[in-house]
Amino acid sequence: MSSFAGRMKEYPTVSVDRFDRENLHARAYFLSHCHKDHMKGLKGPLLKRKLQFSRTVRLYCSFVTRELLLSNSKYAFWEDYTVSLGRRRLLQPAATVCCWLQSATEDVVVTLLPAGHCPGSVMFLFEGSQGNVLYTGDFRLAHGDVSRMEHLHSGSRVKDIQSVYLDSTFYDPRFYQIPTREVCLSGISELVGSWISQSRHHVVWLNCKAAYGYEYLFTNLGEEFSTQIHVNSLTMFRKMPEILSYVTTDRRTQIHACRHPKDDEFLQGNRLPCGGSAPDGTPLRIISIKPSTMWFGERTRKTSVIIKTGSSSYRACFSFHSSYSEIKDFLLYLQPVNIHPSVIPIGRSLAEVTQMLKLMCRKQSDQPASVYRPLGVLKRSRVQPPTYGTSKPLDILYNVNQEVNQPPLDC
DNA sequence: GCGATCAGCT
DNA sequence: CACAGCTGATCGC
Repeated sequence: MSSFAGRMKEYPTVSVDRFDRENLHARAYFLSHCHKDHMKGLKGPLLKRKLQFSRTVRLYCSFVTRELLLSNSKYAFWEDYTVSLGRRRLLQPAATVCCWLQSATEDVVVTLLPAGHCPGSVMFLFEGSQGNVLYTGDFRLAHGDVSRMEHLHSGSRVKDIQSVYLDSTFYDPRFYQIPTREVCLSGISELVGSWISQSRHHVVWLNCKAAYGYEYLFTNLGEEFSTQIHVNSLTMFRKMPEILSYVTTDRRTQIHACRHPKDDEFLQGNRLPCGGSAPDGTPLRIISIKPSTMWFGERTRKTSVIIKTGSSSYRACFSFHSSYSEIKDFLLYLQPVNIHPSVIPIGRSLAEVTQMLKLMCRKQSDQPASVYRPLGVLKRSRVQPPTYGTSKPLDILYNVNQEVNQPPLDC
């Protein structure tokens, strides 16, 4: 859970992912993704009043995050005060008074980069007089992904990053490796396929938590098995055809991700949380699959990404956050001057994490031009457009969607 | 009656 | 295998 207080040292007049307390005075707001622990204060009456009196204060986020936000009635009042950004946007003082530094306004260029955490999730790159600052929000990026992000480069070189505000959820050697998205997905596919192919009464219940981030599972399984996944509601995906085509409120499907407050009891009674049953009265054969984070040490042998936990229940590896080695790869590539953790892993202290992160920072004697690069990344210094394996739906869900979005405003 | 916070649960 | 968020109790305004 994020404990970031909302403000960055370099650009203290903007607030990111926090909207209470001192953040009530911000001149611009940013939301990296639509998870509640990054939305504290966002439905506050004080903030609402401030907006109604201001012509310039706005909330900036991706198109998908804006849609998810507005689909929740508690946040619908943001309709007139939100701006969904393309990949780059110049925040001009005349329009937004984004930054107020040393008695003068200045322009800050904000770039949205895909974060791979949930639909609409982005990282924000702020470029202005106080240096380049990368706020990661929450992210799941694989090894090498950062080296392929065009906007983190200038020509063939990585930009000089002053500070990174980091999703350090798994920044602990204990979480050294987490199987890749592709490996997890194929393990789940295999299990689902082997079950639902047995008969039309064999169904799978995906025991997903109440949060965005499982959608790529639905789209990939839907695609692979030419079906749709039963969910409680479709309204939040109204303007996201690439998700909408793989989910349904029709209970007559073999893959479910529906929920009920007492879904445990339903399962004990061999019923789905939606109450669905076969039309001819034949009892359903249900298995449950619970996506959970699984991790492995640096040298521990990886075991299966699927674990059987009962006669008809399984856990399947799934992570919204980058592993320790993925975070290390990310930081060693960027070599920022400073790193600020936004999460303290369970059982660690702020001092410990800060100390460990210092090892990932650029040495003060190093010039940005002669930054140390670990051997493992030398071979991918060539800048390429972002790609995320071969999984097309993943690309659509986890990139800032430029087609559906406002046209990008390049500066 | 509303919001903030916490325990408990998953 | 520890993320994200719900429900319900309690407290204060």
